Amino acid sequence: MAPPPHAPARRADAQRNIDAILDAAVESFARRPDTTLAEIAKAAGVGRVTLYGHFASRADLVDAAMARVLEQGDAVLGSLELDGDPAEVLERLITASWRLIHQSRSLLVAAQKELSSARIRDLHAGPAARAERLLARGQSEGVFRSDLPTSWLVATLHSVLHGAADEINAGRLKPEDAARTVSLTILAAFAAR
Amino acid sequence: MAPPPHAPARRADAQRNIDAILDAAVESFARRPDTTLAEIAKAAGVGRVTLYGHFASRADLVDAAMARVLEQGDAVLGSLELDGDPAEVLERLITASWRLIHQSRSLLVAAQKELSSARIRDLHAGPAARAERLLARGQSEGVFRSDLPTSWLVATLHSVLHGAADEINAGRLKPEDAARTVSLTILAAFAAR
DNA sequence: TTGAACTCAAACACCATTGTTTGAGTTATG
DNA sequence: CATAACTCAAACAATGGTGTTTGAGTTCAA
Repeated sequence: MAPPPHAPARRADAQRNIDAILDAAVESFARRPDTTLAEIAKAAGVGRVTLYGHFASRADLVDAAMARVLEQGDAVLGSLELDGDPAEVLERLITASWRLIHQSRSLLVAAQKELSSARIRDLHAGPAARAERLLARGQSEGVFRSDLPTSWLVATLHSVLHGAADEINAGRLKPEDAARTVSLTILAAFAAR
Repeated sequence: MAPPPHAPARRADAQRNIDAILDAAVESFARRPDTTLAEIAKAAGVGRVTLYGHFASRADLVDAAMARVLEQGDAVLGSLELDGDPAEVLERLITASWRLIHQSRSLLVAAQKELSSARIRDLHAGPAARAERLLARGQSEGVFRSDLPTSWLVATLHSVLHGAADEINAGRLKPEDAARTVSLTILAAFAAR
């Protein structure tokens, strides 16, 4: 939602509403992937017409919400120190990113319905590349196993993180145990023999 | 779809159509969790009205399709020899059940939208109990790690199997490699230190 | 062979959601 | 303060799916 260069400046109240809508969208989608735009507008304290004034369609809004979440996520991951023992770094990466995934996995479901898979891949490019780089380095340093492709390790990390979110929703896993549990599982699965 | 006791016998053509509808439903949902009933009827070579004649609502059909798939799955799992080294048994269980999961994971998505989570849990009870028993035995025999709850191991197995299906869909994993890849990952993750 | 069970296409009512229009009111900004 | 930007409720059209009814035809089963 950065203003395009040389565009007429947006008014402050409009920008505030756009932010409120995006916040509400992220929160509403987190609860239910098939939320209606009416609900989002209401949650944002804004009329439905105003929402359509800023986002031309449902897909547009999903795209913008997704972009915002992934942008924030990438910022969090970017603040991590990626040098040092890959196993330790991975543990920190899991801890840092797990809550992010927990909060936005329903948004991903909505995105899968509304956006092309190419678009979703593009939106994920930043965070995915960070994880992939770390795992590949761990493999080349002999810390992580090399009998499985790096892409599979990325996928496994992804799956287990999402699985942890499901377990919390099912009441079988305490949120404060999640990062530790995932780490114990993933580190054992990835360790070189 | 077993005829209730003392009900007037169902005619053979009706039973054939019911089977065709269920087959088509399983197959259609596998492609798209939000398939329409019209598509399913068409795929079954049957009129939409006929479908409604046998299944009162969309939820009814999803429930029946889900029950059929899980019943078949439970039968497959039931034919496995569950005694012996837990690690070897787990490997066989993964191989036996993975294609099943691959084929019906979109159906599960449909079920999550249409059925209560309690109902879904009940439908899964059979297969889930088999996996849980095996994992618990492995833990008590010291073959599998005991620093994580059995329910988490079940969840992890579930997540990774579904992740493999996603990887195949994304073209990054060859179907014939799936069972082996999942086994290598899971056995490392579950092994006692 | 006869009646009940079953099938079907067509047409229907229904409902929720998306996206648009209008026209009057409000608020930021120069 | 004047103007353009913005907001809003209400009402609208369009869409697409669900579930029902009808009435005529077909197929099973005794």
